[in-house]
Amino acid sequence: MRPGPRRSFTHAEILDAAFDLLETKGFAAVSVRGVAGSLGITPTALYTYYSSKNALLRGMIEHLLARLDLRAPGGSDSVEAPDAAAIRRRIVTLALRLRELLTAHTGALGLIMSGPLDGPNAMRLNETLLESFTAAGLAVDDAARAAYALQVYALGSIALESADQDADPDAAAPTDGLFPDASGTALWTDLATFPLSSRTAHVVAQHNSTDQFVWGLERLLDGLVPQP
Amino acid sequence: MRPGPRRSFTHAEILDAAFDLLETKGFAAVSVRGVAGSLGITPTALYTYYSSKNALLRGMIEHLLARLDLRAPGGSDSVEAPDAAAIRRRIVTLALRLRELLTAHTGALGLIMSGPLDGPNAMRLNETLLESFTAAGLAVDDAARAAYALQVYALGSIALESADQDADPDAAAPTDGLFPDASGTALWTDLATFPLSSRTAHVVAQHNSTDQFVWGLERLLDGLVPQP
DNA sequence: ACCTGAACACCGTTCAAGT
DNA sequence: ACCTGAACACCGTTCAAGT
Repeated sequence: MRPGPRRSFTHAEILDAAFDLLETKGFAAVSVRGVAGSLGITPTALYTYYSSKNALLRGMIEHLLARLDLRAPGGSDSVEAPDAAAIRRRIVTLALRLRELLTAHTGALGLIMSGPLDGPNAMRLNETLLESFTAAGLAVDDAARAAYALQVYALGSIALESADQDADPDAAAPTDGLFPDASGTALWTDLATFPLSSRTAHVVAQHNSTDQFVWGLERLLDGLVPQP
Repeated sequence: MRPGPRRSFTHAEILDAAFDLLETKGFAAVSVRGVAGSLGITPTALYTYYSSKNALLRGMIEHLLARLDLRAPGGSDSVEAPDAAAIRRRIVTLALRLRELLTAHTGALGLIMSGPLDGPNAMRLNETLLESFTAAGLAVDDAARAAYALQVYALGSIALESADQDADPDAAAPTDGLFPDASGTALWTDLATFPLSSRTAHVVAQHNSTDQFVWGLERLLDGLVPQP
């Protein structure tokens, strides 16, 4: 085909197309060629909008975080000075919403890993967490560390969950001695070698659940927010 | 070249070659073709040892975790019943060693994301954490959740740090309005919109530090291990 | 300014064929 | 059993050229 008439896309249209690909065909399908193809343009034309694939991926994170509801849960009756329980509830709700948002899209975690979370919407989230932690009584520097720790926990949780879900048929291989001469100390025999791990296998099986996420989150908050 | 005489490699030799590539040329260089090439064989020959690239990556994680020192720090004088402080010190040391191990190798985080941590050496780590948490007085089910939460925190921390380090020249793009028509609610102006984030910018600048890692880890442990 | 077409230097994986 | 060579269906990115 020849150049034809000039077409033009907004960044939002391009990102929408990218998310369509992400949801229907997975993270691997979100390629420069793939996104360009679904828009009906050539891969090189996409470089007019995003200077690299990484820039496109970072745009997608922002697009996703723009949809994160940062409002406090429940009360349309906005209390001026919410109590400690309400603040805590807000943080937990925020973390759960972030988790939902990122686990709803297959491979969204791959987006997070593509670069730092420093876009405007990532900062909106950070600012909201800072507000909550200072409202909970933390000094501003401690609130910053707490907000970071909370994001670390939330993203780490999503990362491990998605890694677990990517279990492939090759999973059987490691059980029959992957490193016959690796270190000598690590001789894999069977589950009996790890008594505690076997006894808690039923707990491990639920690691991916929301309950496990909330449990750890609550313990982290126990440590972060000083108890009265 | 013709087939030539039969060459044979151990899994350890292949993984060593893969880690050489990882350290000298980065995660992208750890390709089936790349690893095979550094061994002097054809890409297809590598499929004799590992049935997929993912299986190779999972082998690398295990290779790495085999080098994780799980021993309690300090005491050659092994006390029979260590006190709470010693147990806590051991967990922190373990987390720091894990962090060192994974941050020492560029792109090691990419390995973690390639599949579930269910190899023998990953289980060795899990078992050690379970021992520590039960020794700290936790019921076995809670110990399992605690061990998982701790790994979530450690890996999440490493993930965010490596994402921050991958900052590229495209980072300037998002600051001048990436989504002019995305949602309408997210209008990016300047840092003044996020007063708390600006006030804590100096703390954020140290997010990558070991201090930040330990601070959050200590808070998590505050919540995980019941205080006397 | 926006787009095309061709090209460069790569990927993971499969398959028939050799020894 | 272990390996090669060719092939398939892809990648991200660059560049000269068109309108």
